[in-house]
Amino acid sequence: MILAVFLLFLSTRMDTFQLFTSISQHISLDKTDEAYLQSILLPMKVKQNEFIETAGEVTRYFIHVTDGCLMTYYTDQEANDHVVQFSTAGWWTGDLQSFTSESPSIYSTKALTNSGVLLLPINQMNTLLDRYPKFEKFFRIIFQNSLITHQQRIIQNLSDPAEKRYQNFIEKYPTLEQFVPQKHIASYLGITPEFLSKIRRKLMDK
Amino acid sequence: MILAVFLLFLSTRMDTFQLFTSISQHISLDKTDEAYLQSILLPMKVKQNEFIETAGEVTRYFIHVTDGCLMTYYTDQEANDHVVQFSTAGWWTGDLQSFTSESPSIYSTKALTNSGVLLLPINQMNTLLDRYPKFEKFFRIIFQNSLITHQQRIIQNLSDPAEKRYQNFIEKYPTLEQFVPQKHIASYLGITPEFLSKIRRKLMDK
DNA sequence: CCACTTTCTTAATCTAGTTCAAGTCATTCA
DNA sequence: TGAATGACTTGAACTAGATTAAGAAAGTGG
Repeated sequence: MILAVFLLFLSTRMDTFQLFTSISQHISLDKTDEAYLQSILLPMKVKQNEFIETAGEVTRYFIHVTDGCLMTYYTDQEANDHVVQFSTAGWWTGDLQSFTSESPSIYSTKALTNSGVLLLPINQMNTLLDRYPKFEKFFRIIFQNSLITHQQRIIQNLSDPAEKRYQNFIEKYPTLEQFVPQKHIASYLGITPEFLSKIRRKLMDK
Repeated sequence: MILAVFLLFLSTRMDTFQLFTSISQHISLDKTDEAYLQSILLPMKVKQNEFIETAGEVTRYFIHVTDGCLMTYYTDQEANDHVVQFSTAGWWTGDLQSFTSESPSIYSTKALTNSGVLLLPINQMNTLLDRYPKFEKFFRIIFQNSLITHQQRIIQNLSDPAEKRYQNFIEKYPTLEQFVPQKHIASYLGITPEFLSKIRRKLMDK
């Protein structure tokens, strides 16, 4: 029994270890901060193709990926999926719109591989920010960096042709191509799977 | 002389009044906070077509628009401009990438009309955040909201055809069309001015 | 007030990327 | 084992939007 408790403790510690390390790069964390964070984060294993959030429902969590890969996407009226983001270990994801306005989310988030996540329930996130203001800084930095990335993606979508966008993608996320279905990458790039297939062929031939 | 000093004071107070009001919607500001902010913000008038920041140089300011309209844009290798953002009264703009990494900016920001701005020098912004941590919360919220907008724009660029994107634009920014040249709107939408012209014609005929 | 430059439009031609349809592999699962 | 399902490819026909070029309209400045 004691052993079981110890193992449980060890296992949740391991889940959060990476996260604490990454947070420490931006703000200083003492044991109290860590303990509190530990107490509100829900570690979870998700199997391939399982959903964490579903379009139509109000977002419940801000999600931190510890292991594996998630995909957040939007499904339009014609039932076409559009990938908003791939999230691998160390990334945060979640629908800030739904989060802020408590309105139903237009995005779904599911696991592309068996994955591990830490879920931060949104009300807990709010109290975290109130009680431990240093996390304001942390999330300010997270959002600021994310904003930079989003701006770059907009610019690239406007100025680069699909082939260049694809080359850019594999350069920026070299590991993703190995386990993410091409149709999702096509969606992220804003093209059809057929056209991505042609681009790949063309680049192979070179 | 006394009158002149008084008028100057009044004028800078007026510049910052709107800003203080908008900040107060997110965090509580006391007189000390306001005085400090007042002391680091540089009020400026910019004439139409004047630049505030220029691509190739490290960003010096985080910019708050009090009046008029700015445009932040990227110029690609083929010398095509791509509009990142239009900023009207109440908006913030600036290149966070250059800002964070102190690398040359790839964006330029210029005035589309005679405008008024408050410039927050980047080193002052850093000390502001250190000395008055409540501003971490303020900018966390600003960036969070901006992120939502950017995500929506990405999704729309991926899923909507140009005509719908244009309709969406005039719905979201109804006043802009009256004084922003169409070529810039076309650029923002990711199409050529010629094609925007056709879309407008088509919608007129309806 | 007239020259000059910029903005907007129109039309013809062209192309990057889509759609549709069919076929090839793998994988799954009864 | 073999039928079914999903992922990827290939090719032909098609279209949203780009390019080029030219003219009309409207600012802008001297």
